[in-house]
Amino acid sequence: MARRTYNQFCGLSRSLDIVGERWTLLIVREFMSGPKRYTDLADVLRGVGTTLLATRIRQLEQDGIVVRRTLPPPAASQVYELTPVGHELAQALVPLAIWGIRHQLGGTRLPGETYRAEWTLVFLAELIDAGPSAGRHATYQFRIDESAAQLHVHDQKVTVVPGEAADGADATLTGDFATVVELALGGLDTASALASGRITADGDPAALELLLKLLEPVLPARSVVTGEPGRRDLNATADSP
Amino acid sequence: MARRTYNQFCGLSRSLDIVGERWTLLIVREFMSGPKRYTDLADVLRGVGTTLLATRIRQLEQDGIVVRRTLPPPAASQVYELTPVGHELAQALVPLAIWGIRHQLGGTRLPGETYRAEWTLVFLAELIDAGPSAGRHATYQFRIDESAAQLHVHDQKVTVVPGEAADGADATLTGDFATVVELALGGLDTASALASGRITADGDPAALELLLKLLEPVLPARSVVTGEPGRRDLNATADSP
DNA sequence: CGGCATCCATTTTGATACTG
DNA sequence: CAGTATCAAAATGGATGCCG
Repeated sequence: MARRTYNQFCGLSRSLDIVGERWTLLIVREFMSGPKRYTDLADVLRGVGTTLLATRIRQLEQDGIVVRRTLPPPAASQVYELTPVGHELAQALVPLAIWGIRHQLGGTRLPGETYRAEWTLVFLAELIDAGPSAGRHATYQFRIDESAAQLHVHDQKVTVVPGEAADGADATLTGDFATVVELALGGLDTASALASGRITADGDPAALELLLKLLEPVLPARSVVTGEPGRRDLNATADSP
Repeated sequence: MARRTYNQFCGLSRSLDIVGERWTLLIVREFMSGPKRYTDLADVLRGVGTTLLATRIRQLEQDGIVVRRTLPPPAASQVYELTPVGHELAQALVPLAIWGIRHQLGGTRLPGETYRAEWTLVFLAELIDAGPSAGRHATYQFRIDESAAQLHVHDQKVTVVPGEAADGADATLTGDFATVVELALGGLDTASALASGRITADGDPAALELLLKLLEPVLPARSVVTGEPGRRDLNATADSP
């Protein structure tokens, strides 16, 4: 059966023809934290229904947004991962996710809502300018409200992996998502979150210093003069200060 | 009836809970070219179905994305327009629209597809840094493949209005959308599009000069050295050159 | 005419069961 | 693990009717 389209010659409507159906963009979000197996997705995306998930993955594959790959032995399982076009799509979702954080999240987790630390980190990671990490590498273990994920900084590349680091981490950051959201909204700055103990950081001081340097442009310190939260880069649009 | 949600504590999924249903984001796009009446929307959004359109507008109103306003006499008709939060949403759509232009539009208008010049211009307008327009004002009449829309530059503000300017324009730009898409993709630069006659520009030279200055950072000239199209700002993400 | 509400055929989605 | 088959529930689209 032919796909339903809006029949408009417009970038937005064509995008929505491709990725505007239910679940599609959340599947793309999952791939932002690395390659995933079919059952990884079915596991995380509660409520999706196995038929629909299979259909969506097939569409994403046909549209050149993900590719299927067989992992080398001994794993030999099949995974899907983003193509370059898929990664550009993922980047295009960042402002929409930030709009949701700023205007729809409200800092409160609704009853029954699931949470995964990588959902927060993948968008944060896309905002980071990895330039200052040239020649360095570090693994940061995040634990946000029962959920764990890792942020890897390896020589100008920032990646996110769900769960606990198998080989240990250079530093560990622990906090609750209310604090994380407040940081993202700009109502709290990283230094005072650490000072007040709302976020705890342990590990290699040099690694932590690098992390703070990378996060500084993304989560700017609150403006002292106006009391207004600094939100400089959170819009991620083309305007510059 | 309760709205269907993804039940995930994540900015993206919350955004999609609010604006991820069919037609919603295209309605938001319509408001990017100014306030609209109910029937304006029904007219442009072919296929939407009057009930669904009413439902979507009500949801957008409840969610603080649009407001209803009664136009002052003698018009006295009701219009809807974006709130500040709604405008932030619109800005967040720009990268998604550009992804669609770059990867899904392909320069060809499919049979049966409708086209409106304002669909192109609203996203272009959001990319423009209006700083250089301080103290100046100009109206540019665009005619792209049978469809007309105006770009207004008034002292640091860029707005788009559908149709023909009632009071005339300072300059008129005419072209076909194949050329416009090529410009957006970076395969063609503004100067050679004008030189080759694929786009014609008439009117006040000073106004045209201002337009070119405003568009230059958005549609950068093709790199002479590599032959690679310059696409600097088209991603509209946080990375800088 | 603008601004919807109602009714109904068609699609899409969700949940469960089942298979190589 | 990686899906397919089946069926009920919900969302969508189209036509039509109402009311100031």
